[in-house]
Amino acid sequence: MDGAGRLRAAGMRVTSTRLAILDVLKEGRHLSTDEVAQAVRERIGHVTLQAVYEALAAFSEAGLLRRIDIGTGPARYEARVGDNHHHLVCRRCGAVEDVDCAVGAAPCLEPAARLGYVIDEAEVTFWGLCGDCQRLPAQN
Amino acid sequence: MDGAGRLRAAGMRVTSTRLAILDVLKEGRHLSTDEVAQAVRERIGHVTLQAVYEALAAFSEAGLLRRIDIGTGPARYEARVGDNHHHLVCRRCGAVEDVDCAVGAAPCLEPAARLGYVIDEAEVTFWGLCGDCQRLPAQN
DNA sequence: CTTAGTGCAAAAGCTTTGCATTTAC
DNA sequence: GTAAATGCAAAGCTTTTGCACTAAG
Repeated sequence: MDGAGRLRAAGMRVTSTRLAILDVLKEGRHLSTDEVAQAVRERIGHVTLQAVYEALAAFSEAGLLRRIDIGTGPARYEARVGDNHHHLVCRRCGAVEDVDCAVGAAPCLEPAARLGYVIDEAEVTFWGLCGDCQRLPAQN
Repeated sequence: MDGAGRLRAAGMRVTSTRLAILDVLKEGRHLSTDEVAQAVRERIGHVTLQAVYEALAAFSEAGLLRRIDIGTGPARYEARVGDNHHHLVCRRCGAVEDVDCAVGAAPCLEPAARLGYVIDEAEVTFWGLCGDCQRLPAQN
């Protein structure tokens, strides 16, 4: 389905801002709100950061996007949804890579159930150093 | 080892503030910086929030504490280190529970290596609703 | 015409930084 | 005495909120 169709299916109005946001995230991966806003401006001119915040929140709530908040720095958004992939983050430069992972969450849901929780998502983040940053001298 | 010994072993000075922080986190789990500061004040009187920030950062870097940053709200700290346990977070009320989990990270390290990364930590966060929040009426 | 979406401005929340002072060693 | 730790104040970054205006349906 195209952008407009996905917006309508989610009960949202079709605006140039929102279409541009979906377009931008179809190409760029793991973009922050600010990065999305900048890329959108390159396409359709002026947009406020707040409008982008609002749209990204609505999209991730509707399942059109996935929000990944790794704690350090701003939250990021990506277009890959529903495939339960994980993320690999470089501690030094903040680069984020996708990791397709075969480990199921099932073994962990038992203690969750024992605690009375109902789980809807398992988020796995691997922390480390990317190739480039491994070669840099240690800095503190 | 007691608090003073652990501080010395990490090459840090033994101050009442830092001892109190370690004590507080030995009892309370998953506390935010502000919660730690408040609990420390109950024990030893005045302490600035900044001093607590500084100490918690130094402790987690030294491996005395573990920092858990789930994205929503402030970062939290806990005393359980080195046992690779995971966390279960309630989307509504923000409650955090520990989950001892048998799933190894090994199957995921292969793609990580292929990307040239060196992993030092795998962080798993389960999102859902706790028992109490499941019973509340849906609110939006 | 109704209300979702946007612009604009302000504030809130969490964290970091700079510098002087104190204190552990 | 020296460097680490603390106090105090200010700013930084990300995000949220309030309200008027615009535009999609």
